[in-house]
Amino acid sequence: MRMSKLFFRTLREVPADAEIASHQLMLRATLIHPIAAGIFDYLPLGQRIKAKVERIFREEMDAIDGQEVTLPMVHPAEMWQRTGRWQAIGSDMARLKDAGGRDMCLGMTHEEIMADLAAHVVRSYRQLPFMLYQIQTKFRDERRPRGGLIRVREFTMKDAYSFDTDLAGLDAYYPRVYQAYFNIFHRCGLEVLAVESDTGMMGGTMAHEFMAITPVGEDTLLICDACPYKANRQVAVFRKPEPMPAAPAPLEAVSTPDTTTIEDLAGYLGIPAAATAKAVFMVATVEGGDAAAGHGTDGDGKRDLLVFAVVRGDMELNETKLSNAVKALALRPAQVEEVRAIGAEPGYGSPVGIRRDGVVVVVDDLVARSPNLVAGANRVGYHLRNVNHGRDYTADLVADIAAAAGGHGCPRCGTPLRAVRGVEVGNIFKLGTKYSAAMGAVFDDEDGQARPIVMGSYGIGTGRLMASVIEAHHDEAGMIWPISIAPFHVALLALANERSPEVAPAADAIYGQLVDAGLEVLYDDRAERPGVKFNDADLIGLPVRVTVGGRGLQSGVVELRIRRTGETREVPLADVVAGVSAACEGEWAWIRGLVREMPLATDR
RNA sequence: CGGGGCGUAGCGCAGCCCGGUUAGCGCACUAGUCUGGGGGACUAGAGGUCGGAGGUUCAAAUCCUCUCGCCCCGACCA
Repeated sequence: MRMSKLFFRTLREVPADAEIASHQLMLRATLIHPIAAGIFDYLPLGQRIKAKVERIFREEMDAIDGQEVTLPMVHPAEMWQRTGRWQAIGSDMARLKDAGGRDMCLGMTHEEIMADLAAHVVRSYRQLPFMLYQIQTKFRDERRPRGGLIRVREFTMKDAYSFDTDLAGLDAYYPRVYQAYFNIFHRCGLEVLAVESDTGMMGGTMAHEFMAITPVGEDTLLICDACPYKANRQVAVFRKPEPMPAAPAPLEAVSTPDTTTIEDLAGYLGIPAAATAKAVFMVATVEGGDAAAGHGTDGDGKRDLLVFAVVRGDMELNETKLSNAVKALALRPAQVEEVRAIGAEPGYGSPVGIRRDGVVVVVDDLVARSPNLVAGANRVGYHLRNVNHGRDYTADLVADIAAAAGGHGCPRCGTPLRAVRGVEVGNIFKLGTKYSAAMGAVFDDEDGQARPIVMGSYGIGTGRLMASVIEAHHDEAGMIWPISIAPFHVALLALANERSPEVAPAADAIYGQLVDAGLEVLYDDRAERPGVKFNDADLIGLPVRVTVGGRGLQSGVVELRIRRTGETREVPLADVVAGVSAACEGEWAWIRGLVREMPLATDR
């Protein structure tokens, strides 16, 4: 490709809207162009990277017996109504009506459509197992896109779905996907951590997230440096300190003016935050007949329930754990009026002496066994000393609902955990039969019995992966593309000018030789000054750079430079193809060195 | 959805508080001259519904109201 013909333009200045490196660099090199919040054009350079990433997707999916399909991105509402997600999903789903007034939506994911497809093709266990995948546009109308391609509304995802006769089949297939995913990321030059993730209300039995570790990540991970334990903060558990045993002391009210936060309270009383109990009020939407609710049902079988959560003062509530503990369909912070309605006082709340109808008190297991805590008195300006679970109040539910944080003890070995930020670049999920059952994807087994297909789903976001690679591989000057997904292999710079008329024909000849050797070459034949060409080459970040200039030609050499290592050397004209090929091979070898066996590890 | 910030040329910004000729600057762009291995210099150009609508005023980029959009923090998130 001659750069004089390439559809692109580099920007010297950083667009004001971009904060993170990948976003800035992609805009500066015109890989992408925004047309609305979280909606981007892919220009030729970006498109070439995307296409290479997707080629790797195809190779790895095919290698684990995947078959590529393409499903629509506009779906009839009926598909989503059958699994209940039409109602369950809020404004994230973009809905529209077709010309006939029928409800439609833009696909956020394709479980329903895949299960429906299977339902129409599969009749017998003899047709199972199989895996289908596609590389398709999704639309999720996020309230808040951010970080360039890290979090967008319209995006391309490779999503795969496996179909097995039983859980054993899924269990056997899942590790193959796990390895294929590592292969994909490693082949893209990206190191990731696989952590077990929340299966939540999806009812699945196992799920992993593949996280690229970067400070710009949206998720927090807790990692043990001494053992293999690592988990998303949503599900991370930790070794809680054993409270000092003490005989319960008499309950005692104490005046604590203007102490609505734990920090204020601990400071005022001169006690550690760990000696206090923190009340957090949430409202959960639950199934009406749920045991945890223990109350009557509404007409629609769902009801809102005030959840009174108590954790130790030095810890945070983990809403995911709480949500799972009360089997909530949804969870949100409570309004002040809702808190007062049960006789509690915001800022001075405690489970002692509140009304217990229509409320579930969930107490962290550590609080339940900690004696003589300071808690609120449900009265402005007062707290209670020596609050003891079992004596002064009783929980409806004692569970682990505290959020793990950096410094907490590893649940396996007790070593302090380290907190890092990560971007979720992929996930894999043992779905089970939720979607197949709803969509009628059943098969006849050996005994002629109809059974739902057991499904797994596996996704990777292409753009987010590209952005994560840039976050991992860039410097002050620009991007540093792994050769496997670089838009071109070689940047060929012709430093031609009127005093060196021999440069242009020499560079033309080298261009032809490199292309004939099977290399992808971006040939900077523009009438630009050397500095512009060098800077653009650094910004775009192709793995190997070849510079042809009047100076070198006088001694019969060109300059060869490796972007990743900075290694630079001169190569005789006659050896250019061999030298560039060897340099590219070195970059490929680096990629191959990243690919390795990643046995499935579980933390449970 | 809550909080904050910003919309002036393709990009980065000044001007707005305190209304008043023809709305400026840098980069990028066009033409020319010089220059010629890390974003060069000079000369001459072109490029604007000042996000939009309404209002106040003799006069609005500037003041008021409404509205749209974008970015950041938080909440949410298959």
